[in-house]
Amino acid sequence: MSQAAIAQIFKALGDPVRLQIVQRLSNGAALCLGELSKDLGISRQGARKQIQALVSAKVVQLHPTGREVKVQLDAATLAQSKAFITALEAQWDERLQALKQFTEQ
Amino acid sequence: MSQAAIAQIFKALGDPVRLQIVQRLSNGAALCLGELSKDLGISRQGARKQIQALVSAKVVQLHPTGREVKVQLDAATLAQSKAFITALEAQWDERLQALKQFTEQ
DNA sequence: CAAACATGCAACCAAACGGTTGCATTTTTT
DNA sequence: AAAAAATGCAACCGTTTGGTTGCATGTTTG
Repeated sequence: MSQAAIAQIFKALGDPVRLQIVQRLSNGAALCLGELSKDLGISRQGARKQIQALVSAKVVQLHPTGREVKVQLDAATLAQSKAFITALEAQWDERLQALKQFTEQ
Repeated sequence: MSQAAIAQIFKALGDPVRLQIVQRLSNGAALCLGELSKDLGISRQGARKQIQALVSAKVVQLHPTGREVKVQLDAATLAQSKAFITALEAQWDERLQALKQFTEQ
């Protein structure tokens, strides 16, 4: 996992509209583009652009079926972003631990 | 934790330069602005802007001491972003579980 | 076949972003 | 007191972003 790829995932999650889309997808079944575009306060094409950003970051996958396109969360990508933060925290804790040992000497 | 605040955290992490800064801070002790600005491939003032973005998102805290300013990771904010992803995954898994039960009937 | 539906494509626009340069200010060091 | 170090502030600039509108295309449904 390159630094750039991780950054792209976070960037994709770093917008209220896209975050709402992701949350809605985690709540229930895979939704098609039209359904997902509702209640976001922006136009269908506007929503489509945001969804495309999620696709580019692989946060979400598209599955065209007939005249509609289903949108599905990519659990693996979410897991990677979580793993990144976990790794940061691990280094952080390690350092705090070392600092504690040093001050206790 | 508002949706907007979470989005701001992810947005702050969604840039290669800022991600590198965060990583460097997790590796070792708190660094001052000047040190942090080195080896990023951009000017000091450019780096300063990126650090300010991290401050606004509360990913990082500033501690002025004399003529220099120390930069420190905010572990609590990182924990919140991780918690958000964990919650997403939980809902996701719950749904998969429900789906499995349904198909097994 | 015609109407309705779900989507795609492209041009356009204001605002935000990522970066620069130049200069002023405060704190150390010598 | 003078030089050096660390930072702040502000203007500027090209590119990206987040959104719009208008219209074309493929797919169901009646």
